[in-house]
Amino acid sequence: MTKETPSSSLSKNRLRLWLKLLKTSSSIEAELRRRLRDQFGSTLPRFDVMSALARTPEGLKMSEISSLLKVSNGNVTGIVERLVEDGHALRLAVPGDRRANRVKLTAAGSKAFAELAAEHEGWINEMLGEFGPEQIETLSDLLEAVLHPAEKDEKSGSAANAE
Amino acid sequence: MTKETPSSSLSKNRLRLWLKLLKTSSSIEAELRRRLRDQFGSTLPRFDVMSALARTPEGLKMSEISSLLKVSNGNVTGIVERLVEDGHALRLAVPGDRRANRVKLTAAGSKAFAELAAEHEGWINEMLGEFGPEQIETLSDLLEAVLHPAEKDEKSGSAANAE
DNA sequence: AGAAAAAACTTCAAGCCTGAAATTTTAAGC
DNA sequence: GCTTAAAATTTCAGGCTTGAAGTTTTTTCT
Repeated sequence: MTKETPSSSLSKNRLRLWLKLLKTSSSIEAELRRRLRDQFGSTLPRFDVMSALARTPEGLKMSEISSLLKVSNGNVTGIVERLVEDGHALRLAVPGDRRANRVKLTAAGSKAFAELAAEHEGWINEMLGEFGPEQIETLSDLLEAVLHPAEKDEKSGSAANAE
Repeated sequence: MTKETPSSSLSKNRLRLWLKLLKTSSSIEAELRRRLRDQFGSTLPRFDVMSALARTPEGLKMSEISSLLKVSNGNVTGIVERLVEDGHALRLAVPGDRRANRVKLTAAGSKAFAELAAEHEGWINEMLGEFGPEQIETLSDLLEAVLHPAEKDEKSGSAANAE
């Protein structure tokens, strides 16, 4: 029955861990944004939407995009709007439901995305170039544990609240 | 002299790793934003600025805040503006330099931040509750390797481009 | 069928964020 | 001392993001 001790050094170390996780993720993200902007005049959100659309050639409804990407509906409206302006996407009527739209990449959009995606993968490989298969697995498993914590084991109190 | 093979499965796995890292970080961040908003009517950027100010009771110049937090000057202008409106911060003239401002937390701001910070640490501990000292260290070291890659060893090609 | 609820979107206000272009003030070079 | 460069900020346009509120269309339930 070891109660949590929020100000223990374990607690502080978890906080530091979170800060490092955030910093790592943010720095890669910033670099990706920079390159998308400088080399392609594009953005990460646009890339994400195009990526979702590229995986589904028949197109996606607005609401499908927002639930896949876990962003708000209103947000998708704006991003798709700009994608359409750029000629990278188009909206089709959904037969039998006049509320909905099916959004698809245009040929130009598909082509542009293919180039972007290839570069993107290269960038990531460059940034994570040090990581071999074992490290990838270890890191991936640890992140998975953060994302989906296993059931709390009430019995085995870790007894690790070293001050 | 093993050249990078961008489309190898190692490359794809690095890409998946990045996606998972991003997802993990984003989901924690989203949860923090939600709680800051719902429980305190505040935001992460405000919290970050207050956190920087709390560590420096004598105050910080605008440019010091932006370089500490790695955000643009213009961005800090707006955040501090709102902090001042809320009575959480105030701006002082810097003697001898009429260009600069020294930003400080008010007493109310310090008090508010102390409460926020305590809650914040508790939230992180809750979200990373599974992680013991060894896991924290392992994860931290791996993230450190992403953040600050060691010198590329030209000699020992990892030969790990398993397709 | 007619009313009410739900679904698919869009619009909007507010805040965050950036890079570029001012502004004001200080420091440097001649 | 004067001119120029540098520094500290602010302003601005453009884009992202959310949650709330509003619109239109479809479904559900009597």
